[in-house]
Amino acid sequence: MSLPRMSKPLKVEEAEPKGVDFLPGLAVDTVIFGFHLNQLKILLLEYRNTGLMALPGGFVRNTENLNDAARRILAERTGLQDIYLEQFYVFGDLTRHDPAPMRAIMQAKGHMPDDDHWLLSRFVSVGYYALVDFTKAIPIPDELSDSCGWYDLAALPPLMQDHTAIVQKALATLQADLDRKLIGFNLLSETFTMADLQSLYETILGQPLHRSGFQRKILGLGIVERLEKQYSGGAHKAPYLYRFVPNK
Amino acid sequence: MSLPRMSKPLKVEEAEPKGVDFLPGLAVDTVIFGFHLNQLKILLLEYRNTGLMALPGGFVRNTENLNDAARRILAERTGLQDIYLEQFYVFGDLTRHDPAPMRAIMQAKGHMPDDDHWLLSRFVSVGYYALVDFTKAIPIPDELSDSCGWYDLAALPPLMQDHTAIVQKALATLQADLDRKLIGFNLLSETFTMADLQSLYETILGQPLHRSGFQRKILGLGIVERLEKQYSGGAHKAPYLYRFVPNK
DNA sequence: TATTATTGTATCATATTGTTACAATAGTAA
DNA sequence: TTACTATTGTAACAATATGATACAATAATA
Repeated sequence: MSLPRMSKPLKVEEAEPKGVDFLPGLAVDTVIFGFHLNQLKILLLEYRNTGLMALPGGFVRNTENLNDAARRILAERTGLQDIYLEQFYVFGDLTRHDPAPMRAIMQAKGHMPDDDHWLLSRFVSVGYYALVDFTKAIPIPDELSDSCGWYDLAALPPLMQDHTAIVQKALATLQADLDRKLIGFNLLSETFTMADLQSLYETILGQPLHRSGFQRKILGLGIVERLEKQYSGGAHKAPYLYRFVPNK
Repeated sequence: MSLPRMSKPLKVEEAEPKGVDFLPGLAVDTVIFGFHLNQLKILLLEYRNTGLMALPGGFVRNTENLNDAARRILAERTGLQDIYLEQFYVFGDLTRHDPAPMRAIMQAKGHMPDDDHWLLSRFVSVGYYALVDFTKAIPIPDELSDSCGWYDLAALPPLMQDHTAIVQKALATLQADLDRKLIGFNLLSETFTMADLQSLYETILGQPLHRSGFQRKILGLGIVERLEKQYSGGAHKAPYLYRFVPNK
C-alpha cells in the first residue's frame, strides 16, 4: 500500500491524498515476478526514510475498475507499463491491520496524521501477480520510495505488514498455475534455450525435472519454434534458441 | 448483497443497518452448489416484495475477518452453518454499480433512501463458492427474503446486478479445480455409488466420461472405501456403496 | 428359468511419462 | 590435427496411465 499519487490537477506538494477520491478500506498489492541467473526475483519498494520494504501497492479510485486500478498502481509505483496482472487472493484478516508502518511512512514525509486518518484504518487488500521479463522491466521508484528493485525470492528482507505472506501465497498460486497457463514464457527474454526454460520451471516448482522428458514435453506442446543456434562460447554443442509462439 | 441483519442488541424493527458498522464499499457474494437428480443447483434468494433474485451476499463487519464474514453472511442469509467457502474472484468493475435494485429492495421495506445512502454506492464484491450436500442443506430465508431455495444451474432466472456473471465465473473455477481438489465429495451424501460420482463429474464438466476408466481412476486414487451393496430394487446387479476417506 | 439392465473388472490398444543411452557438436588443450 | 570435455538433441526402452471394448456377475422381473 502507498500514499497514492494524485491525478494531474494537483501538485506534488499536495501529495497527501484525499481519502474521498478512493474506495475506502480497499487496497491492491502486486507481486511482480522476474527471473535472472536461475533465481526468481520480485519487485520491492523501500519507503523513503523509513527502511520499510513493501510490495508495490496502492488504492482504488472511485472512478476506475479494480483491475485497471491494479495496472495503474503498478505503473505509478514502479514505472512498469502494460503488464498483465492476475488476481490471486484477497487478504482480509483483522490481524493484518497495523497502522504503525503507515504512520511511520507519513511521518517521514512530515505529516502527523490523526489516529482516525483514513490511511491508518483497516484495509482489505486484493493481491495480484504478474510475470515480467527481467531484462526489459527496469523499475523506477516513485516519489514515495527511496528505491524500487529486484530481490531474490529465496532471501527476501523483512517486509511491511503481511507482505511476506502475500508473496508466499502468490508463489503457491504461480506453482499451481504453471502447467495450466503458459506462464513461464513471460519471465524469459524473447529467445531462450531449452535449458533456460527448464531452469525456470525447476526454480518455480522447487524441484529438478528430467531433461529429456522436459524437452520432449515442451516440443510436443507446439508452443515454441526453433530458431538458430546459440554459440555461447562454451566447450560443448551449441543449443538452439527458441521463441514462444502464442497463437497455438 | 443485502441489507445485513444487525447484531443482537438491535431489534428487527431497526433493520436499517448503520453503514459505520461495516467496511464501506466491500461486499461478499456466495455461490453455493448442490447436486440433485443429476443437476447442479445453486442457492438463490428472492428479496421480499421485489421479485429480485440474488446470490446470498452481504457486508463485512469492521470487527471480523473477511473469510469469517463470508461464513457469517451465508449462515445469516440461508441458515447454512459450518460451510467451507473458497474465494474465487473479486468483482470490481464500475459497470456493476447499479443502485436501482438496492433502492427497490429498500423501498419494498418502507425506506426511502437518499441518493448518497451508503447502500446505494459502488461496491466491490468478493466471490466465494461452496459445495454442500443437497439432501442435508435445507435453506431458510432470512427476514429480507421471500424465499431461499435451490435453482437448476442450467435454467437460472434473471439475477440481480452482475450475479449471473458471478455464477459463471464460479462454475468455471469449480471445473478447473475439480481434479486438483477433492471437490466432488462434498456434493454427495455420506455414501454414494460409483454411478452417482460419475454423474456428478459429468455434470460439472459438462461432458460424458468413460465408465470403466472413471471407476479405475477413482479407485486408484485410494480416496474412497467400499461399503456394502445397495439393493435399490432395480432389475440389475446391485452397486457397491462408497464413502470418502479424507485422511489420504 | 429366461430376460433385462447394470455393475465390476479384465483385456487389449494406445498414449504418456520416466529413464538410460548415445551420437553430435563446440570449444579447449596437447 | 587430434584427443578431450561438457552439453545438447534425440532415440530407445520400460513403466505407467488412459481409451475402448468385452464379458462375467448379479438383482429384479416376467
